[in-house]
Amino acid sequence: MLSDVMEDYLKAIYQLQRDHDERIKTSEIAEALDVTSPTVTSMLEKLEDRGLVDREKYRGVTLTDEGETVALEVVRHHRLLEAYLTEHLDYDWSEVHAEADRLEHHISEDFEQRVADALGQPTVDPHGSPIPSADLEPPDRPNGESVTEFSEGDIVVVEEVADRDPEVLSYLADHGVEPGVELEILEVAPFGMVTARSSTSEDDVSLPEGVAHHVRVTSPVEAES
Amino acid sequence: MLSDVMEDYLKAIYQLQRDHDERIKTSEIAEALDVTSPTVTSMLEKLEDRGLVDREKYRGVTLTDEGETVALEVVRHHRLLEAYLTEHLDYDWSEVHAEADRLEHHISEDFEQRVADALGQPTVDPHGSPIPSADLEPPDRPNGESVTEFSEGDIVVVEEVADRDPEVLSYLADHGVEPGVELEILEVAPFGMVTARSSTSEDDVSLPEGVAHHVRVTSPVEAES
DNA sequence: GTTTAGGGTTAGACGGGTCTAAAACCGAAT
DNA sequence: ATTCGGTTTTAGACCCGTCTAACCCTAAAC
Repeated sequence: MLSDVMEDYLKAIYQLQRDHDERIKTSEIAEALDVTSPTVTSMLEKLEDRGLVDREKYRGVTLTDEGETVALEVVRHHRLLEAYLTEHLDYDWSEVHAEADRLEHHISEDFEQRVADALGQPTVDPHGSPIPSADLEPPDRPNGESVTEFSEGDIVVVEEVADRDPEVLSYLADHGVEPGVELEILEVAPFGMVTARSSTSEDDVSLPEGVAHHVRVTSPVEAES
Repeated sequence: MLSDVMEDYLKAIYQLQRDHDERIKTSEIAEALDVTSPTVTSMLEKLEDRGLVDREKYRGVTLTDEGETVALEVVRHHRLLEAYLTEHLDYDWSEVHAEADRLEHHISEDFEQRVADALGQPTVDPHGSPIPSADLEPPDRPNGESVTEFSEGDIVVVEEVADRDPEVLSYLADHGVEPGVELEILEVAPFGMVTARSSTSEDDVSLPEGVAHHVRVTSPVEAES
């Protein structure tokens, strides 16, 4: 019923919406999907016709409930696949994203369920990102907050590393930045770069702003919220 | 580089070519892909431009070597997926075809290899159909011959059940017609229907011509060829 | 050797998804 | 209040894969 491409747009909007909680601008979507703005505009018209987004001309879009459900379905597929590939097909967490992106639109409900069963109904993927539940109810706010919110001396535990770039992920893994590990914040530079030391690595790691932004952590003291 | 649809055409031509060894007609492809003939004609022009088929106007097409290689790749994907789904995700052999059809165009080389490894480099899929090898060399003639070639009293062993319809496959499984089992031919009706009894079932099975045609068997005496 | 039935091909249209170029709009700065 | 910069949308084009309608070819029948 919906094309792959439409699903991609909805997923992109959903993920942008997670970050900053405002209407999503055409140019952001264009950027995210590597497409020009006129292309986005025309796609948004179609999504609006189908009742999947609320659009206000010149002011961006938000997902309707229906649109969000579709997005959640796609994200669920994506993250289940990521989990399955690392768990059962020996993929490294850094490699998994591209493959899941290819497959996420082409699996049946049946397949989704069997994969979820094989994994024991997991709730997070290998990057620590929450897997939407099978009922596709919008999940609560994401775990933790960006590591950039903390400051020198803080001890935090990594919840999620949401970067997509395999190079970056390999680098992070090499320096002990993975979900579950403890990090001591050594420095937060004014231009946003975070330097830290992982409990599982000797060396310090420096995370330029763009990378640090994708590393979500919690403070171990107030871990239960 | 090649679209999914092009791959589908090449796969269809390949499989039609396996059956009867002549040029493949437009209408056969149209039938196989559930598409009209003009659509096929225009697609064949594109495939010809890309050097994937040899076309003679009004006389059908054959695959070029390059076209055959592409088809083999797709078939390899398809059959590896079928094998993996039954082996590791608890699918029944009757359900597996549709899912593999969806996924076959969207898996990476890497994924293909990991699946093949996980299965121990299998050479046949759950229906007994040969899986093209990783080097994509054209395989030898298929195993066995159609059960319709045999006659009353013959004992044969099922090599391959190449039907795609889940209903038919379930029916066959229920009556003990699966790769590896022995069949006694009870009757071959003039209109092509074959009646047989499986060594693993009490009841007789009758296979209408269309179905029987997809059941390939070997005679156990001359099993090694 | 003509005719003719039937399948194949051309012609032209359409929707999807994309682009570039040009016009329209918003909002901030003067 | 006006202008200006930057973003968004409109306009128009293109390719893909598909369709229907009309035309054409082949091969078999006479």
